This record gives sequence, structure tokens and C-alpha cells, in this order.
Amino acid sequence: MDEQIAQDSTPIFQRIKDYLLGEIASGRWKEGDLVPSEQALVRQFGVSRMTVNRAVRELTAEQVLTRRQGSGTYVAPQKYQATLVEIRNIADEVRARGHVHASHPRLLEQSPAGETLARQFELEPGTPLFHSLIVHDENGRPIQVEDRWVNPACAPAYLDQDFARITPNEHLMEAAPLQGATYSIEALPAPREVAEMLGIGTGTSCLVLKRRTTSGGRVASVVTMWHPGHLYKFTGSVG
Amino acid sequence: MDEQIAQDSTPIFQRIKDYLLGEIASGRWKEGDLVPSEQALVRQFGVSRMTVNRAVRELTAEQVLTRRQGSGTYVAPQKYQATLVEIRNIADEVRARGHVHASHPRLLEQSPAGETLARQFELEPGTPLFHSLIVHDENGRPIQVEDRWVNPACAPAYLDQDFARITPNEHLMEAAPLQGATYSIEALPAPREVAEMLGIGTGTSCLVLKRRTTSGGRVASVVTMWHPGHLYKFTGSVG
DNA sequence: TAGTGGTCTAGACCACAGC
DNA sequence: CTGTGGTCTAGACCACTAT
Repeated sequence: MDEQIAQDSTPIFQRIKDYLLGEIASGRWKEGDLVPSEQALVRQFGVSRMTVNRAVRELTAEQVLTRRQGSGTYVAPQKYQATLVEIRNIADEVRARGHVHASHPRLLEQSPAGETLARQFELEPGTPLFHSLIVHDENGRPIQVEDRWVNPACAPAYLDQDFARITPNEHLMEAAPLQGATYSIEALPAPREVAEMLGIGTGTSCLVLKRRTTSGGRVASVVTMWHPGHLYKFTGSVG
Repeated sequence: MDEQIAQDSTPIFQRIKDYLLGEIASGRWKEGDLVPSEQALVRQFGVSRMTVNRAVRELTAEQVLTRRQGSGTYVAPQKYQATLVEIRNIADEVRARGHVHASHPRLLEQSPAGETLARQFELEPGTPLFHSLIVHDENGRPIQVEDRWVNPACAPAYLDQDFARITPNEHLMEAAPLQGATYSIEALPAPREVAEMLGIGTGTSCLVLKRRTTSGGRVASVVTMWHPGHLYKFTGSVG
């Protein structure tokens, strides 16, 4: 009655996960189908309930299964086209490609918040903010314009940093532990100032990433990153 | 010596997770720091080791901690700027906004693979492929051009579908369980044909998502999705 | 009421790292 | 050698669902 429990070192809970995943991948169990109960799997594999529970619980956390107390365990709805894109910071990314990253600070100032910025930071208009404008190079070629505004309450020493040596990112990581972020990715024509810094024509398509991060209950940073569309793309894989 | 274990219904393992997360979020424990051992947490909380183990194991799976057998548990390196972007399919996304989604198939054909496509599909040039070109509307306004090539071996009935009624995505979900995907996001000027279908000017900045999906060890689908840059953005949040 | 999942215990044996 | 994490057991009590 037991499944063949080989002598290999694969943990039992992992073998149960593999079994369940196999039934789903093969199509034998489809979306919404009832999966054997923990008791049934305990009998099938001849193991304790905690072991079965771990396998099923992890697959539930991985969104492969859904569970309803008192009812049962079911195959979760598939999300065929859902894509998870991971965007890392530009310095790490360039170095990961084996290329040379360089930062060129173009502006570092304190400036009062306008209406739009004040709303984004949830502060009163006129509140002083820190502002940096940095061009990032990959092998000597401009690849990103980073236009960042920072809440002085979160990173009081921001303006004292040498941003040719460390990135704003690295400083903020130390000063203000990240709590959460909202972001958007869009395609916009380069305005004149950005185009000049990137060495491209005004109006060239740019990949624009905007991020707003919070730390300790406050909005810490609002940043817009411009990348030349023909030189830069976000890439990755899942599965 | 116990932590205050309140009468609330929060599971113990969750309270331990919250405690560990709090120490990290507050900055008291920093990247690379040694975290108390399971034994220490067992004594601190007065619970069994399995309960502590679950808390720490789950935080490890969530990339908050790293563990080394025989050594200890450490605070994982923070990824301040790492952003996880989830991209859903266009139909779900439009409906989630409470808007009306409509599909307009513009082309549905079988066509031999050229060199580029053959390489992407890992097939011989000249192998027949299915090809669809669909315009997706949000509230009657074109928002995406979906240019998709499909491996007939993975979805033999692809050309028989009514893509005004169901999306290619929905059909492929049934026909070819997803195994993995690679993708890229870039900003490109709209070519004339795409611009006409989107009702925008040729050369307008577009947000372009390319995906290549595999199923059952084969490349199932290669798709390029064009979105008008001023109308469409990927958005989301983390934390 | 019987079956399901959600959680927890108090042990156990093992592999591995560091001293 | 001791201490660490990795896994597993054989029970237990509870809340919830379906009948």
C-alpha cells in the first residue's frame, strides 16, 4: 500500500510535494479538484500527519493548493500569464553582467517640496527635501538617470554622502530600513534635460521606473529612473 | 522570562515570526547578524522546538533569514531596491479595474517559422507555427496589441478557438500547463502597423513585454505585447 | 456527528560546523 | 566534543464544514 520510498536522501515531505506536483503537472488533477485529505496521505505514505501537513502547507503557501478548514484541500486556480519580474539596483545589475559601473552626481541639493512632491511624501508643501540627480554608466556609457527625492527625517545625512563612491540605494539601506514600496513602469519620450544626460535624442523612447518607498511609517524616498529604451531592458525568468 | 503571550488568537509561530521581523525592521538586528538559535527561542518563548522551527523556517523561505546547518541563523542580505513586479494578463487586469475588456482578432493563421522564430522555438526553420494578432480594448480604447506565435505540438486546436470570446491565454492554460517563462520589458517606438492598430502615431513610445513560455519540455508560445506608453503602465506594491 | 484542516507538544536521530 | 539546523514521530486539542 505504501508508495515506493526509495533509499535516496530526499526528505519525505519533499517526496510528498513532488507526488502532488506530479499529479497536477500531468493533468490528472485539475484546477478545483479535491486533493486527498491529510489522513488519506498519512495512510498512503505511511508517515506521520505532521510530515504530510508540512508538504501540503508549503504547497499552499506556494499557491499550488488552496485549503478550506472543515472542507478539504483543492488544486488552486492556475495563473498562466502571471509574470513575476524582479528588478535589482543598477549597480548590482551592471556588475552582475561583468561590466563596469560608475556614478556621476549631477546635482545634490536641499529644496522645498512642491505640491506634487508634498502629496507623494504626505508632507506640507514647502517642507525641505533632499534632491539628487545621478547618471549611472555601464562601461562608460550612460544607462540610467536617477532623479531622487529623499525625506530628511529618514536619512538626515543624505547630502553628506559621496555618491560617486556609494549609491543612494546603499546609503538608504543603512539609514532607513525598507518597509514597503509602490512602483510603476512606463514608456515615455525623453525630455530634453534627460536626453542630454543620456546622450540620446530628445523624445527617444525611455523605460521609466518610478518607486516610492516607506520606512518607519514615513515616505522615505521618491525616485524616477530613466533608461534609454534601445539600450536597456528588464529581463528575467520564472519556473 | 517568557515573552508576554497574550490571550489573543494569534498562533504562537506567527508571534515568533512577528518578533523576529520586528527586531529586523527596527534595525536592532542588521544584515548578517546572528539570530538566536532555535534552542534559545524555545527557552525565550517557552514553547516546543517544532513551533520555533516553523517560524524560522518560514522566514527563511521568505528570504528574511538564511540558515547554515551546524553554524546558525543569520539576517539575510537586504535587497533595498529589489522590486518584484507582478504582471497579470490584460483581461483580468482590465476587469479588476472595473472596466470592460474586449478582444479583436486581426489575424489567425498557420505560417512557417523564419530563422529568428525557429531559434526561439528550438525548432527547424520552416516548421509550421500558429500565429495570432489580437487587439485588446479597455472601455473601447485599444490598449494592447498581442502578437503571438504558438507551437502546434503544444496546442493543436489553437486555430479553432474564438478569440473574441476567450483569450489565447485562457486556451493555452487548458491545453499546455505552464512550466516556465522568460521575459523582457523594454520601451520601443511603435512601428507603423502596431501604431495603426493602437490608434497612435508611428514612433510613439510603447511599453513592450515579450514572453517565451515552455510546457512539457517544449517552447509553447512566444508573444510580444505592445502597449501605448502614455496610456499604460505596470504598477504594484511590495511589503 | 464525523471528517477536515490549524496548531502544538515532547521527545528523537541525523549531518554538519566550529572549537 | 558541543551546539547548530534538518527532519520526523505519535500523539493531542481546537475550529470549522458538511451531512
